[in-house]
Amino acid sequence: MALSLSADEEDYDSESEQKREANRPKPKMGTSAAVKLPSNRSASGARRRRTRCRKCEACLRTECGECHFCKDMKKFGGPGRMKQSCIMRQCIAPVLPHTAVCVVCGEAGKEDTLEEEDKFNVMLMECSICNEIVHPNCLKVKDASGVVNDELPNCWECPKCNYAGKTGKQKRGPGFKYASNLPGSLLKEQKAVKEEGESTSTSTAKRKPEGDDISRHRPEEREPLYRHPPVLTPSTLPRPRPEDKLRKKRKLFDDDEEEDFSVRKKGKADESLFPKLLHQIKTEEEDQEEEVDKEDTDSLFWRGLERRDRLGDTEDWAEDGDGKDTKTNFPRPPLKTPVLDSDQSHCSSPQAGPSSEGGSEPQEKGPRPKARRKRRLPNKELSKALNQEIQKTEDCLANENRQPLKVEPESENEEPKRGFRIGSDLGGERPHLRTKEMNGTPWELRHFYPSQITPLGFNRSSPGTRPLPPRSPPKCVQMERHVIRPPPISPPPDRLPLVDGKTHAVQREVWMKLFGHFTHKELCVCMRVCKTWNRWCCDKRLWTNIDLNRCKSITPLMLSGIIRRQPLSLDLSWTNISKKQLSWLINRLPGLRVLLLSGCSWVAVSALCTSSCPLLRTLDVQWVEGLKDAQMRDLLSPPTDNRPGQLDNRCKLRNILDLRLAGLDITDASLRLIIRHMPLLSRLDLSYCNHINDHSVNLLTAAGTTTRDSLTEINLSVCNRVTDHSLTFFKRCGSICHIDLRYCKQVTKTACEQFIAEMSVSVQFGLKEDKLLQKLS
DNA sequence: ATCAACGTCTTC
DNA sequence: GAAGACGTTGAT
Repeated sequence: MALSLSADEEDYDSESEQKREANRPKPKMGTSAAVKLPSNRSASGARRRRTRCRKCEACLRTECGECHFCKDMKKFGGPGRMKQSCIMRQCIAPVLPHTAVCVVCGEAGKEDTLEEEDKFNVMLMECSICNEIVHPNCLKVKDASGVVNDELPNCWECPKCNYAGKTGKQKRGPGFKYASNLPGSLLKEQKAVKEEGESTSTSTAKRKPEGDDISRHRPEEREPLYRHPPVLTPSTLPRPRPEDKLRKKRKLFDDDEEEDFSVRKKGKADESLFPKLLHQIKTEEEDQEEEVDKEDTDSLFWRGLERRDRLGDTEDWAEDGDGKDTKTNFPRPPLKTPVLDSDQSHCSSPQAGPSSEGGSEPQEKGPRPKARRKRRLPNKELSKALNQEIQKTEDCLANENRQPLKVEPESENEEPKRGFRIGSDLGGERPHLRTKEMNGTPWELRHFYPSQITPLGFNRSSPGTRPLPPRSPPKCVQMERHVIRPPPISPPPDRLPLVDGKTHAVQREVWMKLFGHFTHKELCVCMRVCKTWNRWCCDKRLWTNIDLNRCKSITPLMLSGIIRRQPLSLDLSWTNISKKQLSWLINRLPGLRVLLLSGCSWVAVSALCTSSCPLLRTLDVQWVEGLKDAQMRDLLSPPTDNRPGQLDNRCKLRNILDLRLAGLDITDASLRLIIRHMPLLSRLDLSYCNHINDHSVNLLTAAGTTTRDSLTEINLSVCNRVTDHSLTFFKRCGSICHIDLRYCKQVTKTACEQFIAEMSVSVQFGLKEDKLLQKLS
């Protein structure tokens, strides 16, 4: 068996073998490890374990004392067996150990001695494939391209490996402990991908066009490394190809991705921004180019974001910014061709996702500008692997069945704070989407449905016509192939570098204040201006609320975009996020306060059962298909896995203040759990819950319950089993301010008026609408 | 020497 | 596949 291992596997296995030899001189037989043979390690160096950077936000935190790993620690009374870092302290950017030296010259990194420009060649770089740590300058193989991986500091695929055609999937790069050990780790997918390595060759043949296409760029790949590209003109820019995605990958660590909405919006926002300043910093494009040139495979993420218009009116800013004449001056992001435009629409197409992007694009649209090849040149193998993945994605999606859905006319959405939903602009933008739908039902129709039937204050539809939740995409769509690390450590310059070597007079924080007034869409434009702005605009203070509502495909790159922005509020409603994705997200968003998952599948939402989200205050699981009493029990029950040292019997959602359960088939059994496990619950939405009745209200308001005093708002609209009697129960609630009984057939206006009259002794209530009782302040 | 915890292997 | 265990590395 071991003998049949591919060469690809040998590299990987050799790594583990080496480890095993060190750690386990006499490994037990019979395991998978036992059959792996030591292999040719000619290309592999000894791995150096990475260590925490001590500077990132995570490193600066104190141990939470509550997470799985903390509880294991002896200091927290645990057995100390797991020996893992606190989840809240998982280093974002693990660094090479201080003792690491260049295998060529034997010296340590010398980046501190030089200016930014030259740093790269004298800093230690660790190859994620062969693990060799070298100064790029010390390498003899200089005519091949190294691919810098920004996921990790000082990490690249060295020119030797890159030139040799090794692929990232062969590696099990160092410094990935964080992701690989966490629940929902996507790193492990690397293994999976690796194991599929054998098929690469076959898919290579299948993907000949791409291979050929890529080979056309080989000469470019041999260009000297690290050369800055010239500024590109939009017309020269091809649409993203698979290898662009891989280049994208290197962006994951610090310098953020930029969005591509400017393509769709054709300069609407970008024309409006800072023409004068841009003149000054335009020369930074050289530097920025490597950040900005890549076609944005995160576009899906940004497409979702761009819907959110915090200013609500970009034109206002445009006027202030003298934007009318900036068109020619603005260092516009690379505009994409119409073909690319359609590619973007893959956002919600079955081909969505980074793995699939470009998959529908069989050929290069002409030679890629040389400059764009620069220093992160993907190799053929990477492209092949990617294409293979793309193909799988497409295959998976092709097999996905869609169910027909009744379509109703649109009505306005309920939450005014929300911008226009993505659904509103789908039809025009993604004409091809419909043609891609299986079984005749356009995907978006199913997903528009919920918002279209929102007569009341929450997303709702009439009982019995529950919208079908989106299905999770096939696993292959969701597979991350890279590690995402939480907020970027981007020690940004205090001031903006200018062309003449000087810096701009305005300090960073002033810029930040300015950026704070921008919409996410505008921020995305700013990110394309220059590297510095790219960093600044990724500041999580600017992204406290990320709305991907109805963004159909949640792709790995979108996930990484979310993680890096560490939002406090995340709206994933009516998306097809998978359990694994959600779990992965939650585990990396320790500060998340608001999570909106309405219309998602229970399978996805069940990620909450196993993930810790200690600060979550608002949870929206309206219209989650399959979420019933049993599932609520799973959701609300304390962890059952109480091993020694893990004695937390508290509900994972114990801090919820606002719970939205509209449209669920839950009964009093769930309410009892809620009462028991959510002592702080203040707002409860039970609208469209057909099993909710007077007894339910009685439970919620019974003596001894926490909800009796904590509830301030309750929504029972369209709960047809609720009668006038419930109103008498609400009189017991000390804090109740808002009782929504609209469309409750068995609730009369007379009873509401009587309630108001009787309550007037202590609290003044009024009828805001028919059967909508509200405290008058 | 001690502590923290990385990265891999084992177990469930 | 996820979670747990643990030898060893890296920092102090």
